[in-house]
Amino acid sequence: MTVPADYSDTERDIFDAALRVFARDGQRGARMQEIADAAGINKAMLHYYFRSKEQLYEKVFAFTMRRFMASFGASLEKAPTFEETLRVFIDGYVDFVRSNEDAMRLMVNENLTGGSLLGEHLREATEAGDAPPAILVETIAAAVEAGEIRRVDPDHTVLSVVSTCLFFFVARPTVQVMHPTAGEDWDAFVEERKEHLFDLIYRGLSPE
Amino acid sequence: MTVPADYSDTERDIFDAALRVFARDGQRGARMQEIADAAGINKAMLHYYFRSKEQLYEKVFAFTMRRFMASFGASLEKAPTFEETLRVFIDGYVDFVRSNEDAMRLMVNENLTGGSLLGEHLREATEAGDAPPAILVETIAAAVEAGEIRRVDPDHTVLSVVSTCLFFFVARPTVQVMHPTAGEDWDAFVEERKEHLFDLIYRGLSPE
DNA sequence: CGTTTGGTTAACCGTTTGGTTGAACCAGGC
DNA sequence: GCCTGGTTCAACCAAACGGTTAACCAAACG
Repeated sequence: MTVPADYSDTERDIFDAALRVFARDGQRGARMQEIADAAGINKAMLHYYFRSKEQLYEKVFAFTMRRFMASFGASLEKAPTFEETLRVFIDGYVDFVRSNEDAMRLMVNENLTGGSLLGEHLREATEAGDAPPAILVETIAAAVEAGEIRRVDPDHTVLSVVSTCLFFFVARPTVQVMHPTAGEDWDAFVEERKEHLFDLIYRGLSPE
Repeated sequence: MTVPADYSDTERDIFDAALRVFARDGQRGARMQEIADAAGINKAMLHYYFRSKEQLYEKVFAFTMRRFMASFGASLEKAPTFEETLRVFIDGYVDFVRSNEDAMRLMVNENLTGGSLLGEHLREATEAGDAPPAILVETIAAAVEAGEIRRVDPDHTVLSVVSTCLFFFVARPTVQVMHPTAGEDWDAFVEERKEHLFDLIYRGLSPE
């Protein structure tokens, strides 16, 4: 499901390869020849299916962003307690990012270059009520009202949760050099991190 | 101090412009002509002073990374209590990143592209004891021993602090679309965020 | 069996890119 | 006045780039 469902095999190959290359090098840095090589096809096929580099990027970006936004909803299960809800969210969200690192890198790259595409797509997703962070915000606001957690600003809190779940993937090369476990067994490190993050955030939110 | 001290005026202009462009577009995406335009000089000057795109990037990256690492030490003042130490660190570190966004974007960009340069420079800085995150790690380890905070893993904790202080700058365009305050008055948002982060993390670390 | 069709390719085209060159410029010393 | 060393620039170059073309091929179709 990293690629639109109605795509042919070749289109899938192109899409996958384009995501990989765009994620690493950005829209400007990416080279059509490299995408073609990564997809194992002739360069002309890229233009046959997607016309131009710009259109290929926009297709990849739009689909990836929709999937990335939807992951908020997919990771959030309404559990009986906020404690359990938070634990499940961190677990699910980190797992999603782990198996979609390129998607995350693409989003970050777009942010670094100014993110002109971000605005419209974000608004579109928000209006569609698709699955923006809004649901997490509401969950936290509800937990505040219920007295399960302190009177925190829900927006800031969501941003903090997302930051901690995402950033160590963004800076993965640095983390792997500095943290021995991360360099040797990344998956084990990710699991360690889930626990650490839940402890830190849940305690950080607990009532006074 | 965003540029080596022994540089001429032209070299400074080039260096500043190169940092800006490399930070936005990465090593591959950046165009020499654009750097020249941004520096207000002829393209030939770039090669006169730095020989090639690669050498220009390496110079900019090496200096920026050293400065970025040093900011850990600069932000960390040994206060009487861990509470105060953490507060001052968050305040200082966030301020540093705010006034060095391009430096941060360059570091992130290098991570996204694999970060082959990161390894050596990180090791070099670590061996020189220059000012790697190690001092923050030790500060937290000491606070654990002193019973000021819970028995947390210092490495994970530092990574969490850095994540929360950095990520909202990385994703600034997204944050500004989603969070009203951030879009209207970024500086006010940053100050809000400092308080939120200190509260969240300090309480998250407090003894049981 | 001829032909149409969707997919595929190598070769090609004009433009942009990183990098070079040689001449001009502009101090300061003689 | 005229060197001289460092600096600046327009013009230039080969390679790499995004994109196009015409020919090719196998399966589908009448």
